[in-house]
Amino acid sequence: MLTEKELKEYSDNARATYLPHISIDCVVFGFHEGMLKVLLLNIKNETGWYLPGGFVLKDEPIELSANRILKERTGLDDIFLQQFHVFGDPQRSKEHFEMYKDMLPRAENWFTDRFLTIGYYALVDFYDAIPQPDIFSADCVWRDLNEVPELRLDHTLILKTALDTLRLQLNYQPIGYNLMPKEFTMPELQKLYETILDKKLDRRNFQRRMLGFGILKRSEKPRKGGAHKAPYLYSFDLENYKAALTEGFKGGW
Amino acid sequence: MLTEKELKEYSDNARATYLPHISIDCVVFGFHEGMLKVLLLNIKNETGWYLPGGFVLKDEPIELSANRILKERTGLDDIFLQQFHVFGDPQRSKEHFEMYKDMLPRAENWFTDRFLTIGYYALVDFYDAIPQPDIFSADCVWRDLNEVPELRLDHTLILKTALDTLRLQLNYQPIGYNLMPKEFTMPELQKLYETILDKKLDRRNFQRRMLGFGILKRSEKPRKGGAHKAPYLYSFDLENYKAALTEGFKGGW
DNA sequence: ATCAATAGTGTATTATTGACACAAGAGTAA
DNA sequence: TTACTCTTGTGTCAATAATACACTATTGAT
Repeated sequence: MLTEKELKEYSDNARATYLPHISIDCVVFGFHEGMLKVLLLNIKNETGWYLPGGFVLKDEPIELSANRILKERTGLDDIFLQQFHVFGDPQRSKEHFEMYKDMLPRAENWFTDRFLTIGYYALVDFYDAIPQPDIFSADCVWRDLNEVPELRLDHTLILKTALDTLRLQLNYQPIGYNLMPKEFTMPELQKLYETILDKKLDRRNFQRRMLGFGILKRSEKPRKGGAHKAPYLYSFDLENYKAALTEGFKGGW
Repeated sequence: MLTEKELKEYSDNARATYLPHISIDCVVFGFHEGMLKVLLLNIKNETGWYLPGGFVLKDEPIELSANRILKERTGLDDIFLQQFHVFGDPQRSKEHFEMYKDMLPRAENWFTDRFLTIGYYALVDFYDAIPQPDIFSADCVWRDLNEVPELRLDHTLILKTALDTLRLQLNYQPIGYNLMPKEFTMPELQKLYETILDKKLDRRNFQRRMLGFGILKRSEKPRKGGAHKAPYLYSFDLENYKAALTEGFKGGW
């Protein structure tokens, strides 16, 4: 929660800088040790967690806004971003309204305005991203999808909608490519699919089908060091991947 | 194009009534005589065509805005509406900016503001909708998809994006149900699928698959009056349809 | 009565999916 | 060094779904 002074300063600056009534919230997915992770923030002197978000500069394309916001949170450029929904319930920021309404008159107060928020999901390589809190937040951390608490505002809904979208777009967007590191094993990739789809897949059939798409290159060297049989390492054949996606991968999971 | 007086009146009223910088544009699809149709408007004293659109009341959920706008254009309540994309290029209304910038100072001039527009596609029963121009437009008409001219602003892009979305959602949204009249023949339904997918389908396999989904009820009486063998009439079994959609129809087209 | 156009139905072939079992490699512990 | 356990890699068979294709039936027009 902001102090009165911070609120005043932020509001004045925001009104001069950003489009009013419009915000962007990002669901940033990463994949680590077989788990889907989401980037969450908590605000100083507030309980509860938020998705990272921000506003649109008065003359900025919204795709750039989303990129800018995420660059600040992750240090990454050129993030894979996909717009998925606008949340437009007039009551969606009620919590902020209650929290800030007595600190500043409505006309000046940025946080008692109504905001439509544009939801983006982002896919990043977990190892490349370095979570960084913004000026108002104490922490910016990866949270396991299964351990995400109830979020503030409507951010739980936003997260859920992002996940549903991810599931539906699994055959049409380069989701594996953007979430996996450069090299990975087949079981790791399968884990990602299982996590997103929330169901078990048959190991052998998964491998057959994945290889059938012709989008994977097998590396010469297997992964070393594991306690068991060394799995092969794969990487995506980006050209084939993109070509295949324009058609969409046939069949469901 | 508005006169200076109209522009002034409209701007003053709009600023008092609507959220600034946000608009809604609707791609309204209908299906008639084997053709996909789109609802288009042309503005008095302007050449070129627009998609129907409008703005969001200051305290109105955006889904209601879209419904309200379409009720005015079609006379229909409870339209099937699906949000599909936000168009946020700062230059997207450049044409309006040029057209209106000298008529009123920017601070007052509603039509030289930047607008993010939320795209909705709507599916309506062609026979139920009665196209009605708004106060600024001379005509509101159905246009065959193949005969849509280049549209004003970025509306050609919006239409194209809506079509792509329709194609992708064919197995996940009740698209046939909302576009077809209560009763229809199998060849008519096939035509709809062929139009949306932009490819020919095999008559026999289409019928087998459609019936296999278990979402159609065959009426006792065939369609009378045709110049050839009378086809059976079908209607959707809404309950089964909805149940099937939660899973998505298996397989692609 | 014949023709042309459209609608309804069935079957054989092929491709895809799903279920399942065994062999191979890598560390571990006797 | 050997046996054991865990994990990965691969093959096969049966069921299912997709595809290609041909014939029959009905209607209005001539």
